[in-house]
Amino acid sequence: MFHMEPEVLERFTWYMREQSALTVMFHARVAEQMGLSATDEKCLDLAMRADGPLTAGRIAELSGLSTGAVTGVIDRLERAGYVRRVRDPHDRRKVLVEVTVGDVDKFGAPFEKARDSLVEVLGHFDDAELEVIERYLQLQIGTFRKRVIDT
Amino acid sequence: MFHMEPEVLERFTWYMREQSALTVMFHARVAEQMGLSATDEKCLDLAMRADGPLTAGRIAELSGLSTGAVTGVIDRLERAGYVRRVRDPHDRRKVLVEVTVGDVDKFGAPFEKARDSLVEVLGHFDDAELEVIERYLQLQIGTFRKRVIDT
DNA sequence: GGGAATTCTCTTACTGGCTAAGATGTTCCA
DNA sequence: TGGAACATCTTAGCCAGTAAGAGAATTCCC
Repeated sequence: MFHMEPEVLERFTWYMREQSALTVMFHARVAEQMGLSATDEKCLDLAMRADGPLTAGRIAELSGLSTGAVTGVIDRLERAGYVRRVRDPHDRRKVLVEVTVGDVDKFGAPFEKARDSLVEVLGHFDDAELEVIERYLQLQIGTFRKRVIDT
Repeated sequence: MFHMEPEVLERFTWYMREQSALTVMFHARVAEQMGLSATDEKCLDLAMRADGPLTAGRIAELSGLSTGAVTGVIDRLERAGYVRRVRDPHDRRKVLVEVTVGDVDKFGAPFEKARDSLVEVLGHFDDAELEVIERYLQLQIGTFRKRVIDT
């Protein structure tokens, strides 16, 4: 790895910080738009990004909430029509949380605006540059998850 | 602007989504590490990223909390030693919230790990590539703020 | 200049979500 | 089969949030 100028690192740190703050604001907007609390939206996002349906307990682990709190979260999400409780046929103690909305991106202005914003940004780069950016994003996500989150 | 392949957009959308979720987890880690609630950490972050000291009312606007809630937030942050209340000498109704910790990046493992992660990622790119990535980040932050947040 | 209206923060009463602990129902295994 | 382990739900109590209004300072306007 070659030498990294301190000013470069400082600038990129600022970008990360700014992105981070914008992300928090974005989540607040989405939650408000969907008529959910930040906690409920966060749990719904977890359930939607997962491969299969999550169990209530797994949502508690991932969200950091108690199992009791998750019961309330699922109650509210179910009442709002975003998810459905399904008992796991292989282990009837478990409750699987099935997301009943096809595609989240359909939900509300914030997602549409975010997609439009992404299209506009990507439009400023040619294929070779997009390749660099994509490699950066993949590396950034993988490295951050490994070194910061999964610890 | 040239044609954007749907698969490309889909992949980048996934990256955004993943970054977004990691960011939320990161904030939760930072808050836990600092002994603060998510709300308190969010407000402290607002105060730290601002140019000068913010007023209590401005924090309420930016955070979306009521002014009453912000009073409690500042109470807790002040008790924990992160900020200090200072009456604005030019308008003594106002309460300026001064951050008393020099540099946030000094706080706890999550920030250090995030910086290490960033250094590792950037190390995989040469100067020309970094220039592309930096231009992407600047555009992404500016466009997202303009089209998604400031509305 | 001075009284009224406005602005800013804090206080209060109340609501609602969170945790901890235990209850209920299910599965695993000796 | 019976008991231990497990997954979720329920309950009681607590704490942070909102809304409304009080108190203090400032600005407006005659």
